[in-house]
Amino acid sequence: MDRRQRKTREAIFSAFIGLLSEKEFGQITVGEIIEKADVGRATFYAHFETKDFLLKELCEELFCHILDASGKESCGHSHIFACDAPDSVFLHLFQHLLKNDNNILLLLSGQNNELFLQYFQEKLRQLVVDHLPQFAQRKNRCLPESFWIDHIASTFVQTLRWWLANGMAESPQTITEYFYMAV
Amino acid sequence: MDRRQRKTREAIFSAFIGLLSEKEFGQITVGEIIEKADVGRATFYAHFETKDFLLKELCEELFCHILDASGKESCGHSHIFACDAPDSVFLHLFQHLLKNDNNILLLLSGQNNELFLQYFQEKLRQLVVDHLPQFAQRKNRCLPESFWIDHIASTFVQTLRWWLANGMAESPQTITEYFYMAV
DNA sequence: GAAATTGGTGAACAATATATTCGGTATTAT
DNA sequence: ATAATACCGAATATATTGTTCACCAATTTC
Repeated sequence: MDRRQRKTREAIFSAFIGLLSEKEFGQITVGEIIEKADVGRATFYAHFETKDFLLKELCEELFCHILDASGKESCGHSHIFACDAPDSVFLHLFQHLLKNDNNILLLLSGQNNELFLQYFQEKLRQLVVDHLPQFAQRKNRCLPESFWIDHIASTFVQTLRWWLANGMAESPQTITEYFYMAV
Repeated sequence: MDRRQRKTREAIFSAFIGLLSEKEFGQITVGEIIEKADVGRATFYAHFETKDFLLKELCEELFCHILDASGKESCGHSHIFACDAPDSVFLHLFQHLLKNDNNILLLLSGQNNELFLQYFQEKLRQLVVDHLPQFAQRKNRCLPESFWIDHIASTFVQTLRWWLANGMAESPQTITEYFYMAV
């Protein structure tokens, strides 16, 4: 990809993230984005069909990055469930989030948090499927598998939501324990 | 309230619900709403400051109705937890939803479902607080109370989401059991 | 039932936002 | 060097929002 393209794309993403942490998605205009990114109007539309597509591509980039990083490491080990399993994917996820690459925390806890958390939950579902053996408990035998998978993804996001809302006072280890206790 | 006001308000709500089940909230214009409701432009703005306020008032009306109906009945009994408790508030909720007053199911399962489910979860939180004694389990002793409350509300909405996505094939009793098992 | 109050109409309007076009310029790759 | 590509920026058509105002109709009050 052309260096100019990369720089433009990055400038737009960066400006967009800045705006998303200031105001609601619906209130952000293309005019503001291109002004902050300092690119021409036509250039914006050459990269993104609409503002919604920009959001979608941003989500893909953010979450694919974080999920790939945490997901590929400790996969398929088929562990027995344990609160303090040192190689828990979910512990990795919480730790990775804390590092705040790409200002992801700004987005997940800002005004548009639900937008991103919802998207995150969708992406998370696949990760849960890959690591299902970790959750070999009694109660999931009585429940449909799809229900069980949704529940784990949902509980993870809810735990994250709570963590963020409370200023991330707890350590990733503690939050992971909370998560495993709730699920 | 004047009958004219009631009729106008009802016409706008009804048109809005119809549109919400067809297309995304962001794509709906005031022009479409007033055309479908067959009211003047000035009339719309006399009733609702903006499209967002219209949404907010619709949510209030829908969820206050359904939560009041289910909530006030079996409150403060301080039951021991039981999957098949005949007077569970949550069973009442699932049953009430199934009746589909005001086409609430159309909204909760349509394109804008996340919008409403999110709002529902907020409202639900208070109901959970009122009925917390029902959930006297071992594990909630180890977890912060606010975490626990969020988790119950979140799990209820997730259960509802799953039920809707699977065509509501299960009975309210079965779904309530799923919910109690997951939480 | 007449008068006063309130609500609705519809068209016009300014302000703002979207998405496209196009000739010209700068950068990159070969 | 040259061809291809990306960016610029201003102009433009179109669409949406939210307000105003004079006029008409329904409702309430006495």
